Amino acid sequence: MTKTRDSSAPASGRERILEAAVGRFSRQSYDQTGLREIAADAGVDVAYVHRAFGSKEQLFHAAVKRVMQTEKFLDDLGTDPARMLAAHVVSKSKADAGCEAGPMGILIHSLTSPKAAAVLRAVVIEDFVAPLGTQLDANATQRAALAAALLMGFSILRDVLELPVLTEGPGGSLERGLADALAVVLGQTKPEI
Amino acid sequence: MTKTRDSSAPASGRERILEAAVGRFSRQSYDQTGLREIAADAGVDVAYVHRAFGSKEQLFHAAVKRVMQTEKFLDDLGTDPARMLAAHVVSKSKADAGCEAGPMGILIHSLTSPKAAAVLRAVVIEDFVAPLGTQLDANATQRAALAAALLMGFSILRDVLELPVLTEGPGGSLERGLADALAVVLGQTKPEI
DNA sequence: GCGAGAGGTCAACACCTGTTGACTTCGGCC
DNA sequence: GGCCGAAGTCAACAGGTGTTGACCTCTCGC
Repeated sequence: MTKTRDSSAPASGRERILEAAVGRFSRQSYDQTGLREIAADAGVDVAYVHRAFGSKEQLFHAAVKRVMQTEKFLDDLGTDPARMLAAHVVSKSKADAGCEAGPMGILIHSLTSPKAAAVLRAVVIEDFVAPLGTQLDANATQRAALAAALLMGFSILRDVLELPVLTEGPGGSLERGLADALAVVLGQTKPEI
Repeated sequence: MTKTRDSSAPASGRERILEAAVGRFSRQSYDQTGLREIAADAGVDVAYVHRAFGSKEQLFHAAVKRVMQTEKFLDDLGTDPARMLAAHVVSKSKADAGCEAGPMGILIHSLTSPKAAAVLRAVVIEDFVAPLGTQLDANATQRAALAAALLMGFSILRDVLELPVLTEGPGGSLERGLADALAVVLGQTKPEI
């Protein structure tokens, strides 16, 4: 199998738990996900999950950190950030069948639980809005926040609520529309409309 | 007190439960909200909540329907839909201290719970995307969906994650930025940028 | 007056949750 | 060989959940 790590390493229990947690938290909410599910996915007893990570909240924190360090799609935005971001979100959310849903998945699914939101708020600010802001001009953080809003809303409507308009058909016009909106929000040169 | 109904009517128990449910579900998620909280808010025993509405899921459905029929901000979008929508979302989410958070509140807080999402998906399509689409031109539903995405993401970042950029300061430039982006998404005449 | 039924309460059930303490098993070090 | 700690398991606790059946209480129609 092509694991994300060394193919030879048998993936220690703690590591399997972390991977299982990332998978679950990317698809379900914090509240909705039970430690027993994660333990079962990892082929481990519940008690060991708790023993290895301290608490559910700490496990969630570790999972979020893992995803964020795995995917840093803000590193290479190139000359056309809007198009890059749009392309990334669109392509990423297409891989719903598999396992990895990217940072957006684990983010949008646990927005509502207060304990999870405490972690997520910090992550969104530190690992998304702030670094995106540094790549832009004046009013940077506000524009970055609006861009984040658009991307997050898009992800939610497509992956959580599964609006047919956003799930079916060739993503061409959809991606272009998203990119145009992002361009405006980010203050790039306006699209020709 | 200025209740939403007749000021003289003492608000029957069932009605108080419904109002309490709207309040709770607008601030917390479906999973996170217990029937005992709602019962306490309404000054009623838990058993009666269940007896009056059948189940938690049916109560949630009733609450969502109530909010949607109360607020139909899609009726009068006028000649500048983008600005109207932006103004509505911005002004509505400012009234967080009180009680009513509008449709967005009850929508974004329970996205993650499957039972709640079943109700919400139908509502978003029927009561938001579809009617908004009828007021637009070609590619209508797709544009409406993108607009919904922007508004929803904005609401989440502001009210759930409480990004400082979106909560503080005079809403002027913020609202203008949101309106510009909406204008592009909706296919109105482009802003002068 | 009196039965009936709506409006409402009480206590409990069955289930699921995160969490914990005691126990076992296994590999490496002296 | 024997110890020791890490890795892992087992069973159970304490608390919270939605839900249910039996019960009370008041008002209205006859």
